[in-house]
Amino acid sequence: MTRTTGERAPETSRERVLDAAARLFAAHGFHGASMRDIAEQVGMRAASLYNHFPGKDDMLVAIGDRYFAELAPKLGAIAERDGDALERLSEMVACAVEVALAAPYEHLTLARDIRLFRDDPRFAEVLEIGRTCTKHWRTVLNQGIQAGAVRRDVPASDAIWIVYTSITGLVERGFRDGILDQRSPRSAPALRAVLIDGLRSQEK
Amino acid sequence: MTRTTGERAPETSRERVLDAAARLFAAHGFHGASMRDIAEQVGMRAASLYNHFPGKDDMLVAIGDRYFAELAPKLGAIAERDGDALERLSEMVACAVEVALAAPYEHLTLARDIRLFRDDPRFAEVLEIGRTCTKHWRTVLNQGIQAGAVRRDVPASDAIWIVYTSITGLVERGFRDGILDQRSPRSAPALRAVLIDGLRSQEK
DNA sequence: GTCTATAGGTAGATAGAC
DNA sequence: GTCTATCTACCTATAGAC
Repeated sequence: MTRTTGERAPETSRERVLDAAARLFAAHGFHGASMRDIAEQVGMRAASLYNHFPGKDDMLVAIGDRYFAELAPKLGAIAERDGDALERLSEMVACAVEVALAAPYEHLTLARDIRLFRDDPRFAEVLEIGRTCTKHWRTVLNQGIQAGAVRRDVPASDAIWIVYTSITGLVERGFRDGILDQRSPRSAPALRAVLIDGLRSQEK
Repeated sequence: MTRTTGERAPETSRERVLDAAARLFAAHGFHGASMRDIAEQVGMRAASLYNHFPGKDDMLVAIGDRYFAELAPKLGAIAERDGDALERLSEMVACAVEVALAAPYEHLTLARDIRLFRDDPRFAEVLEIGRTCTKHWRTVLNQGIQAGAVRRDVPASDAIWIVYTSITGLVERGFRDGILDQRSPRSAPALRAVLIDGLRSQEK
C-alpha cells in the first residue's frame, strides 16, 4: 500500500512510469519534462509510454487521482470523528503533512501544475476529490469556531489555504535542499505548532 | 515609481514586455508561455523581443531583479529599526504581503519558476538579493526569540518559509479566483494575524 | 508491450532588409 | 527597433513491424 516515490515494492510498469513522471514534473515542471525524459527514467522509448497512458496530460490526471484518493478518506475519517475540534484539526494537519512527505513529488506537481488544466474535463474528477478534502477541513474549522476554540476572524477558506500552502512550502524546501526524508519531517512538528497556535482562538 | 502590473504610467517598451512576460509566466508557467505569446501581448513580433532581452531566460532574471530590488530595502528598513521585535515582525509580514499583492504576477512567477534556473549564473544576483531578504527575517526572528516574544521551538529557517509560502498562497488564491485587488487584500490581515499569533511565544 | 521511424507542429533564436 | 523569413532543435503523438 506504499507506492509513493518508488523506493522498492513490485510496482507495475504503469506505476513506475507514473513515479518517474512525478519526479520529473516536480523537478522541471510539466512542460519542462518531456516524454523522452520520462521514458529514459524507466528504460523505455517515448513511444512505449503510450501503451500505458493515452497522452502526457493523462499522467497528470493519474498522479492527481492517486494522491487525493489517499488523502481524502484519511481527512474524512478525522473530520467525521467526535472529539475536540482543535485537536482534530491538529491531527488533520499532521495527516496532510504525512501524506505530502510520503509522496513529495506528486504533491509538488499537483500544487504547481494542476492549475494548467483547470478547465480540462479530464481533471474534473481530481478537482472534485480536492473539493471533498476542502469540505473536511471546513467541517472541522466550523466546529472549532462554534466551540470557541478556533478564531473567528479568519474565514475558513483563508485558513485552509494557509494550511495547504504552508505544507507545500515544507515539501518544497525539502526538495530544494535535497533533504527530503531527513530534515523535512523534523520541521513538520514546527509547522503543525505554528498553524494550530495561529488558528486557535486568541481570547484569553 | 509604481511600475507593477501595468495599469497605466508611461512605461518603457522594455517594461511593457516584462509586465506581459510576468503575466503569461504566472498563467501558463515559464515553459508554457512562448516568446510569440509574449510578443503578441505587447503588439510585437517575437523577433523584436530580442532587441530588449538577450533571451527568454533573461526576462525571468529581470523580473526577479525588479521584484527583490523593491522588497529587500523595505524589509531591511524595518529589520534595522529599534522597537518591539514581534511588532516589527508583524510589519514585515504586512510589507511582504503588500509588495506581493502589488506585483502578483511577478511574485507567482518567481515562487514557481526561479527554481528552474537555480544553477544558472545569471540568476546568482537575484538569489543573492533573496538571501538578503532572508537575512532580514532572521535578524528580527532572532531578536524576538531572545526577547522571549517569539517561540523558540521553531527554527528561523522554518518560520521564514512558512511566512513566505503562505503569502504565495494568498496571491495564488487571488489569481486563481480572479479576485486580485478585491478579496485578496481583505484576506491579508487574516494571514498576518495567523502567522504572528502562531509565531509568538506560547508561554502564558 | 516494446521497438524504429516519422509525421506535424512549435519552440527559441538568428539574418538581414527597412 | 521593428519587421519578414527562416534555421535548427525538440515536442507530442502515430504507424506499423516484431
